Amino acid sequence: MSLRHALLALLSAQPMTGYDVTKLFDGSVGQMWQAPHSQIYPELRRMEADGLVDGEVVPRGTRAQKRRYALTKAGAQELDDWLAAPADYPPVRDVARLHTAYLERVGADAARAHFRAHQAHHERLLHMWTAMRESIASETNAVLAERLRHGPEDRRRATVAWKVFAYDALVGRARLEIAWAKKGLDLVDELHAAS
Amino acid sequence: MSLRHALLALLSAQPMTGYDVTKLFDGSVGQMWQAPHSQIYPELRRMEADGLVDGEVVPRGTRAQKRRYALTKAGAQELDDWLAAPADYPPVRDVARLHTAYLERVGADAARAHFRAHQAHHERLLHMWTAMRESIASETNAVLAERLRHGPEDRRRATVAWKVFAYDALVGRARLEIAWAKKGLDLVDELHAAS
DNA sequence: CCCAACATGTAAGGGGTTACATGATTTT
DNA sequence: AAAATCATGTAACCCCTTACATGTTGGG
Repeated sequence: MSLRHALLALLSAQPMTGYDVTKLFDGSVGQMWQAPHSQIYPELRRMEADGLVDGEVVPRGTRAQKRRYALTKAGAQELDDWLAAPADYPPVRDVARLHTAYLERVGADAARAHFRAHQAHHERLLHMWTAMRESIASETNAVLAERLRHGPEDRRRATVAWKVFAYDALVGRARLEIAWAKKGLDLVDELHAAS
Repeated sequence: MSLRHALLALLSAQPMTGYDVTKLFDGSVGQMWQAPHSQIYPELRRMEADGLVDGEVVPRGTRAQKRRYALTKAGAQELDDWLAAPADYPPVRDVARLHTAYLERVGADAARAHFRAHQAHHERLLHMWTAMRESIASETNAVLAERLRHGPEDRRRATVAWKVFAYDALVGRARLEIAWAKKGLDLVDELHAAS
């Protein structure tokens, strides 16, 4: 149940509406955790029922309203408990590798298309993650800035450092995948030249 | 729906029972795709109903029976269609990185435990993947050997090469994760020495 | 004879995807 | 006035996890 913890983590920066969270999830932050709004709104309601967040109705324009959620003490505690516990790793299910392992069944063109798509996919991720890493390292990221303003002064350095370090892993992985895809293209040539 | 394609891929080596597949999934091969037997047996039944596999009842001992599934032409075609189509990449949901990004909230001990667990987890994967890679490269792997005996002679080299190359990616990733976890341990020291 | 391995199921519940649905507000 | 964005839901369906459940066979 990690959607819940991703939401708690985001809301620990500042109170937000479901819409705000949705935007962040398919924007910058979302390159670490993604979820559609159809999952977010009900989950926030459940979290409110469980006392982890406080929903406050806020006016919007003249007639309309929106619901802004703030972390409660219990919510902060739940986040800390989750962070203190060992992470459980999901089972391996690697579609790209499953695909690659059986490429002898397809022609050279399809094999090349496979690796070009793999490279393009991870280049997209690399750009997003790099941009995110930079906006955090330079403290220009809006959510981070808000977090730093409300958070304790003595944790300021670690708050930035851990987020940068997390994105470093993602950036490193993207680079590795891109290099691997390039080697894959070479291997297609080699295997199809031989025959 | 990739469990189905993982099953088709495995069965393309040789006919197998649900039990065989289950063993492979939590043994060697399973380090690329994992699923419990409660998911495998019903899926094989559905695939049979869809004409992708042929279930044959085989005697086992004196009284008991087992059901061995073989790929049909339609099943092989479905596998080839899936391989020819571009892979669709699942949304990013990285629990370990989500965890890491908020480590400023926990103490030095919990942070160290987090990275030690990360390192241990990926060392386990590294060992399994390395062993698997070697057993394929040396053609001592049982499933691969069977596949090579039944498959066309001219694809022999590619059959081995693509599987080795797929495991190369997994091995490379595990190494990267281990190196990253070690850097994480250093960063814990650095951040907690400063305060 | 007992135990490990072989062999195959069912079922409840959780989490995620996709599609359907609606309305207010702000910008052009 | 139209279009984009803000804002929030519901519901069907699929996939996966966990737990319950049962019986046979082969080796020590």
